[in-house]
Amino acid sequence: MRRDSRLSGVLHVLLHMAEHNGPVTSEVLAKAMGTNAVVVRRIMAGLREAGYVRSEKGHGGGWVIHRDLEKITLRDVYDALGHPSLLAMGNRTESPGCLVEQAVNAALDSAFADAEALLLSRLGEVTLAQLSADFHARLSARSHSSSMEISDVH
Amino acid sequence: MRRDSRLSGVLHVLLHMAEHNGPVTSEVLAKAMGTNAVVVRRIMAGLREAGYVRSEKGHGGGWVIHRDLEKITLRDVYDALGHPSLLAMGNRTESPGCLVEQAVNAALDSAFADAEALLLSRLGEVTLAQLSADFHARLSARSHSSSMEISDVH
DNA sequence: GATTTCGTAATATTTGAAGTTACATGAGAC
DNA sequence: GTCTCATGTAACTTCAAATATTACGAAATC
Repeated sequence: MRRDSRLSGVLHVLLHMAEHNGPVTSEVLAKAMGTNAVVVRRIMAGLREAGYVRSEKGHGGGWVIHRDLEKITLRDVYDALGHPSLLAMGNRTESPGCLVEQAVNAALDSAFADAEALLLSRLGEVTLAQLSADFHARLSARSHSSSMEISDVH
Repeated sequence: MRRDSRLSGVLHVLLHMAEHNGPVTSEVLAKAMGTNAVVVRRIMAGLREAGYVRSEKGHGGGWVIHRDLEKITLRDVYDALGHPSLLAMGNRTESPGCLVEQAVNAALDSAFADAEALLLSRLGEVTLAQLSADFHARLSARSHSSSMEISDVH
């Protein structure tokens, strides 16, 4: 199974938008993510419906964050993506007649559910504002450090 | 991404083996799982290397559990499968130069790591013996219940 | 009206699990 | 010994879901 990186991607995009005054086009965001503009629009569609961002057409158009960064948690963003499945593993048969498989499913489901709950709760504790603050801390650390740093900010 | 059901599958197979005296062939196990014998051999290969099961060729051959069920946890089985990835989500870029993406990755990685750790710890707490006991409890509950039950034991 | 930018459908590509086929190897049965 | 049963594996196909691309329509600005 290829790993779903939409959450990672959309967060990246949102933080870039937060650094930018005024609308940012899908094309620009796609470049930052190293992907296609259509992919950006697709993953942003859910956020628009949820009211976290707005999109404007035509000249000078693009995407704008439409809510306070402190009011958006990673969990909100995840939900806006349509809460894709978190776990890569699952049961072979969902409602088995076989009692052996029922016992196996019960044990696994319980563990899976707890792990999912923990993950969602963790995501709910982090806001975009915190991510943005972390970014600025990294930026500051880099610019104040010696010239040992190689990689570039973009 | 298709969901990985190897853990579910191999546990199912192990419990069926536990109910059976003497070796069980891949063919029989495959029937119980509704799959192919080669698939069974493939997922069992890791368990054999780990010493949890043994396989015997020729007439009367097949698979046998080779360790006390109380000494095998679901985590052990998971490890024997080669610890496949647990989470369906991941970072878009693993070692990004972009500081924005680094901040995103740091937050997500932390949440992901905790969820994985919890899941592994849960799996480590459950032994095959417990699963087997649960199965027998279900079996007993069914046979003592009224004839409302429809689904079949196999 | 021309250009820019989003909106979205249709299609292709990619990745890894799962399923299948084929054949070699080893262990009993006879 | 050889026949049959069973595992061991490689090679190949199928399948599902994310991702990427192409194409074209709709709205907003110049």
